Amino acid sequence: MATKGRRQPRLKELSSELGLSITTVSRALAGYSDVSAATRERVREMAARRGYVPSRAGRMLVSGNSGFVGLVVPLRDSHFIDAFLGEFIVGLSEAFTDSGRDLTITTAARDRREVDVLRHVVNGQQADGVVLTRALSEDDRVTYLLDQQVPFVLHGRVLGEDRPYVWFDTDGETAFGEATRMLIDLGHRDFGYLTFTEPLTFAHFRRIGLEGALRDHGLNLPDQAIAAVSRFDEAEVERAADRLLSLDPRPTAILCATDGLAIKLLDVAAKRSIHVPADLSIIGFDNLPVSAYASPGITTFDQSIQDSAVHVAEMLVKLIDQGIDAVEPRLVQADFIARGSHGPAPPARPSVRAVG
Amino acid sequence: MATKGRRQPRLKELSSELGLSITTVSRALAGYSDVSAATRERVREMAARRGYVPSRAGRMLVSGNSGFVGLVVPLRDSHFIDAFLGEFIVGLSEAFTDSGRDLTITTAARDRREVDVLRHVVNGQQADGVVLTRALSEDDRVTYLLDQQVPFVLHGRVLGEDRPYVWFDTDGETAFGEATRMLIDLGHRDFGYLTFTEPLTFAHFRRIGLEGALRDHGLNLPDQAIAAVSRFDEAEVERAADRLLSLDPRPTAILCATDGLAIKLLDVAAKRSIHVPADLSIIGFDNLPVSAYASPGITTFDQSIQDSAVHVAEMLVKLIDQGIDAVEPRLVQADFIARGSHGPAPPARPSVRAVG
DNA sequence: CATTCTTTCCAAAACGTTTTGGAAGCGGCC
DNA sequence: GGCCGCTTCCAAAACGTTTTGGAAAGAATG
Repeated sequence: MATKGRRQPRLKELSSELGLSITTVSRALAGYSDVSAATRERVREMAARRGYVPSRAGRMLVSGNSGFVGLVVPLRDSHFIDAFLGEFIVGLSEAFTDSGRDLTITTAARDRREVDVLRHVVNGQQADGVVLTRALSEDDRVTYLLDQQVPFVLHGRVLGEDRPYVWFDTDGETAFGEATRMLIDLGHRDFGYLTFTEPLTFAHFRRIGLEGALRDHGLNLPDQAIAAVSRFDEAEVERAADRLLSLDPRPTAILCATDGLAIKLLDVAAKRSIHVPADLSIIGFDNLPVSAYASPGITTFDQSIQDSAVHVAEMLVKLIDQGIDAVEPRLVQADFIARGSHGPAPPARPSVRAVG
Repeated sequence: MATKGRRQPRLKELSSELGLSITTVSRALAGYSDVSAATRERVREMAARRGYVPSRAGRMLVSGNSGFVGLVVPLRDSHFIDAFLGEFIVGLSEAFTDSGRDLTITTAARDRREVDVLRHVVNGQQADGVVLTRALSEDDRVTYLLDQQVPFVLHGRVLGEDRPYVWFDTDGETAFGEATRMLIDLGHRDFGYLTFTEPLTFAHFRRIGLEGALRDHGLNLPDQAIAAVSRFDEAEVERAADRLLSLDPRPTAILCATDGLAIKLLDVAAKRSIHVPADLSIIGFDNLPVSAYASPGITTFDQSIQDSAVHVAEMLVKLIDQGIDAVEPRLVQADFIARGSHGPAPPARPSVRAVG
C-alpha cells in the first residue's frame, strides 16, 4: 500500500471548522441566496485557503452525471493512424475542458472488442457521453449506443441506420470527385484506388467520389485497379502497391484513401523507378505532417483534425445538455492541398501487350 | 435536458429481482466464499444478462480510489510537440487499461496554470495518481505533488529536488555527448546548439552532453552559438536559425534539441543555399516520422515514445499499488539513427574576417 | 439433548455531495 | 398580543457501493 497522502479536506471538515452545517457550507459555495453574504465570504475564504475541491464521486452519485466524456480507442493501429488519433485527442480534450468536462480514454485491448469496452464505460456510468472515431459502414457501436440511448457523436458516418444520430464527417466523396475530374482534365484515363479492406466508411465515400466522376466521363475503375489492404499489416501495403504498378495498362493516377497509403505508394514507385508525377500521379487524404516533406510533396486534402475534434466535442456537449433536437449532423468540405505528386498524364505509350 | 436513457441496472434492482439482499449480490459478484456456489451462479448469470457494471461513483466513494489516472496536458504547443503528446497518450492509455485503470485527460487552458489544474484534479479526488510530461528544471508541479504526497511519475527530471520522486527519462546527455564526439572525429570544430528558451530539462541535459564532449577535446561552445527560441513562436525559430547560420565562423555542425527544430533549421539552410550535409551537419532528437522524409533525412536519436509511455504507466501503477520503495527511477539510452543530415566537416575555409 | 461450528445470508453503516422540507429568530403589521 | 413574512440556517434523505458485525439454520460434536 502506498503511504496515504495527506487527506484532502471535505465538506464535513470545513463545516466543523467553521461551526456551520454541511448544508450551509455546500450552499455557500454554490452561491445560493439563503446564506448571508458574510457567511458566504467566510466559507469561501476558508475553502480557498484549504484548497477545497468537491469530490467527484460524491457529486456523481447525487447528480447522476460523471462530468466525464469517454473515448474508446481501438487497438493500436499503424503509425500513421495513431498520428491522427493523437491530434484528435488533444483537440477533444481542449474543447471538453472548456465546457467543464474531462475526457477519459479507455483502450480496447487485443482481447476486448470495442463494443464491449463501450458497454463497460456506459454501464459503469463513468461517462455522460462518448465519442466514436473511425466509423465502419456497419458499426455495432452505433447500434448499441442507440439502443441504450447514450449520447454520442460519431466522427464519420455509418450506412443504413434509420434512427437519427449525431455525426460529423468530412466530405470525401466531393473531394475525390473533384480530384478525379481534375486528373481527367489533365489527360488521365487509367485510374487506380488504394484503400483498406476494413469497411471504413470514409474509404467507401472517397471511392464513391472517384467512381462517380469517372462514370460522368464515360470511364470506369476496373476491379483489378482497386487494391485493398489491412491497416494492420505494413508489408501488405507494399505488395498491394506493387501489384497496382504492375497492371497493364498501368494506372497513370492512383488515389489513396489516406496519406499513409500514399506515402507507401510513393516509396514503392521510387523503388521501381516510376517517376512521380511524370509517370504517375498520386493523391492522398489527411494532410499528414509527413506529406509535406515527402519528395515530391503529396497532393492531398486537409481536414484539420484538431478543428474536427473541437466540433465533435462541442456537438457532444450540446447533445448532452440540450438533447438530440438541438444538434444537427455536419458535413464539412476538405481543403485541396496541391503539391508535387500530381501532374499531367504521361504521353500515351503502348501497353506491354501491344508491344509483345 | 437530454432524454434520460434507459437506466442501467444497479445492485438494488438486481437484488430485488433475485430475491436477495444487496450485500449478497455484491459479495457474489466479488466472489466471496460466504455465498453458496448455486446462488453465486444465479447472481452472475443475471448480472451478465442485464449487463451490470458497478457504478464508478459508488465504488470510488467507499474505496477512496477513483480508478482513474490523470494526465494534465499543457496548453497547445507547436505541431511537432503535439505529435509527441498524441503518441504518448495512446501508449499511456493502453498500459493503464491493462491494469484496469483508465486515463483522464485535462487540459490546462490559456488562463489556468498547469499546477492549478493539477490541484483541481488531485483535490477533487478524480485521480489516484498523475503523469507529468515535459519536465522543467524547476517544476512547481513536482513540488506541489510531493507536498501533497500524491503518487506521480515524471517523464523527465527536475534539478535540485532533494526528496525522492519517481521519474523516467531518456539519456540525452550521453546521446548528444556521443554525437558530438562523432562529429569531432569527422573534423568538426565549430558547433552550434539550437534549443528552447523554456527551461525544459531535456534541453538542458542535451546541452550538457554537447558541451561536455567539446570540453573533453579542448573545444567550447561560444555563447553566440547557442540560439534559444520559444516553442510557441514558429517565426522565431526561423530568425534564430538564420542568426546561427550568419555567425562567423559559421558552425559546421548544429545540434538541435528536437527534430522539430532540426527540420526548421534544414529549411532555413536550404533557403540560404547551405548544403546539408556538405556544408553543415544537423543532428536532432526524437525521431519524428517527418524526420525520415525530410531531405536529407535527419540524423537523430530515437526514444520510442510509446515505449516510454508504457514504462511510465507501469511505474505509476506500481507506485500507487506498492508505494515509492517499490519503484526505481529509470534512465534509458536513446538509439542513434544515422541518416543523411550529418557528414564530414567541410574543408576549412577562411573566415569572412580573414578575407576582409 | 445441549452445545459448538459451518454455512449462508443480511441489516446497517460509511463514503461525500446536493436537495428537500422545515425551523428559529426577527421585524413589521393588524 | 397574535400573525405574517423574511432571513438564515440545518437535519435528513438520497445516490450506489463495500464492509462490518451479526443472525438463522443446519450439521457435527459432546
